[in-house]
Amino acid sequence: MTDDLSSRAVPDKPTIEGLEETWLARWDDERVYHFDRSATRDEVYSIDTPPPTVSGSLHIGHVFSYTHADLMARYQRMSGKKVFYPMGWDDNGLPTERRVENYFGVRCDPSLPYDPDFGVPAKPAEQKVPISRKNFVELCQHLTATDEEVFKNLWRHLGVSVDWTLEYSTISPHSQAISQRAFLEMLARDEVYSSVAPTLWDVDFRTAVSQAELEDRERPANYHRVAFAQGDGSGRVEIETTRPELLASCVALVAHPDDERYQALFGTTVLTPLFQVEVPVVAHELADPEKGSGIAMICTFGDTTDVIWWRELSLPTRALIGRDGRFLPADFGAEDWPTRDVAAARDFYAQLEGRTVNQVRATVVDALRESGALIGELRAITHPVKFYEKGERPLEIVTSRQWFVKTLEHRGELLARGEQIKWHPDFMKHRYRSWVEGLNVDWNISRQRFFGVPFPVWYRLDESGAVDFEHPILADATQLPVDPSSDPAPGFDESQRHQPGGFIGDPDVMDTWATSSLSPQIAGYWGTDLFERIFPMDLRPQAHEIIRTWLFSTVVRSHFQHDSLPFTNALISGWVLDPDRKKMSKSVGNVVTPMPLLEQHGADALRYWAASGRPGTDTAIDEAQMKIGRRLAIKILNVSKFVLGRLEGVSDVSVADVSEPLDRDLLAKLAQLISDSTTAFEHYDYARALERTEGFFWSFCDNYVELAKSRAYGDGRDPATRSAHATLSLTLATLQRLLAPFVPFVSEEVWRWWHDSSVHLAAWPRVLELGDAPVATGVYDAVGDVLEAVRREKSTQKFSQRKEVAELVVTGPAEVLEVIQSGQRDLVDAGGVRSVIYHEAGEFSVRATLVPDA
RNA sequence: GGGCGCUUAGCUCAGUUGGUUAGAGCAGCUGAUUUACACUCAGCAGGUCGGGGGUUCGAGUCCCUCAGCGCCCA
Repeated sequence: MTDDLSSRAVPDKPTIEGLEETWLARWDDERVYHFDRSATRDEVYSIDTPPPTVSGSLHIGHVFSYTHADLMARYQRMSGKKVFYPMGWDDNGLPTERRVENYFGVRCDPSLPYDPDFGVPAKPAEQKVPISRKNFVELCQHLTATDEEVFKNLWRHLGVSVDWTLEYSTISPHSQAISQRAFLEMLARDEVYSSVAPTLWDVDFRTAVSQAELEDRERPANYHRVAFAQGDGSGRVEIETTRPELLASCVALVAHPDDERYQALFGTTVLTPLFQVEVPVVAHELADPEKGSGIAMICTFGDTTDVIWWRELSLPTRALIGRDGRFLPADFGAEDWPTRDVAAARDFYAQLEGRTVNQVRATVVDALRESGALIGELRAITHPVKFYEKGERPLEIVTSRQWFVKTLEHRGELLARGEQIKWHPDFMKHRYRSWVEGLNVDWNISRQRFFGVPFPVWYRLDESGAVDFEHPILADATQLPVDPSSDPAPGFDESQRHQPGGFIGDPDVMDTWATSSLSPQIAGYWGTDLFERIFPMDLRPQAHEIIRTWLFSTVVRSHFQHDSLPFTNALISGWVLDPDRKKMSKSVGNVVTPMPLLEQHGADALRYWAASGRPGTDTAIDEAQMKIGRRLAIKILNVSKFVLGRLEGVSDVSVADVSEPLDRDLLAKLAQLISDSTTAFEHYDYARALERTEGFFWSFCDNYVELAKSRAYGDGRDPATRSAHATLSLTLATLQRLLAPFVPFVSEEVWRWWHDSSVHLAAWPRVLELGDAPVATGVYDAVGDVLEAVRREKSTQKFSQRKEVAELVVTGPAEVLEVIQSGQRDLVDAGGVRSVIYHEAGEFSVRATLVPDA
């Protein structure tokens, strides 16, 4: 080390109060975390930072996970890498829309014209005020800008070493342009298509949702046993269904091909009750003989199994449920709606049209009972029902036009990509694999919403006004981003919108994951030289609940676009549980927000807690752990003050001055610590690095510093004193750097007492700094054992540790005694020992005779 | 139904390829106390490593099995 020891500035009373404000400002001024854009790919460590959803407040889980990423960023930066560490905000999408609706008391009505004078409402209206799409989007932008400031403030206070000049948001024009470009390129490569298909649909949000956004919830339901007359009049077939309201859309009955009860029925027809529609009885192995009566009705569509049956058995479509969740018109008697009794079917259906699912169910069940088709009592069950993860009502299946990314036909390649990722911890790869193996529909990327990236396509209208979806008009790639709902299609004039012979814009926006899956391209400015310097990214840090969404979709996009992985390493954080180890949730009301903890315990302390959570391990909020982190920070201040105080007036000590056996042994142990900590970080095991460093640090404070204390007070010309000075200096400089990723504020403070530039730009400690291969001799531990025995004797006799030892008898093997003897000077100083006697014997023991009271 | 993880001291967790008497921190208990630190220091106590079986000279660690908790996928 070539420290300028004359420029030390150690405060009289060091304190951790105020360190955060001081160093945040200095780091900004000195551009400590600034990314060097001239760096080449091999010099760079790039991080694909998760852009948090901007829809309210940050969660303690964010603090946990982002700290883990920051630990790696800081380690890599000190190791000499140019760290590309951006921060993004995922502000487009439904969560933002919901927040805006509630926050301002508005709702979007795309049919309304833009009101340029519409201001930001001071407080939400009682009734939600309908506003135009453009006004709505403006409110979304307004609110996300405010939220992002709050988020940014929190990250900064946590000490996340982001380069804030690399900030991005997924709704920005830049992100929209990247997203639209990537879409157009996928379209050109035939990786995306639009089609009219049965789609999982949330009737409250009035949008399609994708498989990745589904969750099963156990819901109570009733089995209704319903009798169908056989088509030839020979008898009845009894089915069981939980959704009798869909009876009018029944297109077949289905049973398992091996089910002996129904062999005779396969190939025959039955008549639906009430509607008298003749439908076939078919066989399919997905029919579960154990469920209900083993024979079920297939409706278009009651659930996803209906869709599979419908597709694989080529059944007709008789859709009943509209986008608003209400029953659509059904033209009984027309070609698509055959029935043996047109009048009765029409008459009854007239009571159902326009009603909700629950209303229709009640009406149908009453009619079935009255007609005698409902057999026995309802049978209550609970069964899993598909919900949109953010929704409150079960999903319906609605046929609509959607854009899909072809994932199914690339399943094998995508599984292979998952194997190529270095997962931390390794077992998280199973989450990815089981998700990809379970895919059963292509990735639906269109949402019938407003605040998102529009599809950069328009459609021609023919002379009759019919839409030609098969030949979309594509945006000019040099003109992105575009908004087809306000920009006219290329070659058309705005006046031709909605006119026969004119055009319409695609009304939908993209799924938020369709844009955030391009985070490397967005943050890295795909198409510029920067992108080549940072891609593929080195690290994707994230939480495990978004493996199937963000991680998977990023892999898909990168595989298609670049034929590569988007990142090399995936660092997956666990859950943060509440103090009682329960999962936090809004409904339970045990969600912990980070800001109060940050203010109470300090950033270093909160980071210390987060760093103790190993990758992939669920970790409970533990304020006791935060207090220990705070204690560590204070100890770092005090021991640094003390050591630097001992080094006052000392200059030019180096590893060559380390001559004492005790000191040399300490450096050998320090070398091992450097090696262990470095290896742990290289394996993304920051928690182990912390544990080892912390253990060494406390031992250094309580044992080495005590042992070397009096020697360090000696004459600077004495080699033993110089050895102590050099050891203290080297060890302190090493420990401050090893601790810097974990407790960046206090580490920076104590480092700057004797260095001119940031510890966060200092070189990560290397074993070579400690001279040529220090060899562990065991002096430190052996002397420590004797000292411990002396302390025990004093403690047992309830004396002060300052009580002197009249005679110390150390018994043990010759080689052990020799080792202890080499550290005797420090031992007698630290232990207050007047005389030491060595006895050679097999067993190690220590006997201390204290000086009697005067 | 398939898969993954966890189960070690009162609590939170380490324990690497099997190798002395299973470790740490916190909490508890007993003490100490003037200059780096009361946001301190020392010491003590506390575990048949979830149950059962097996492999081995030797198992917290490897294998089988059972149980409980949590999660992922269907």
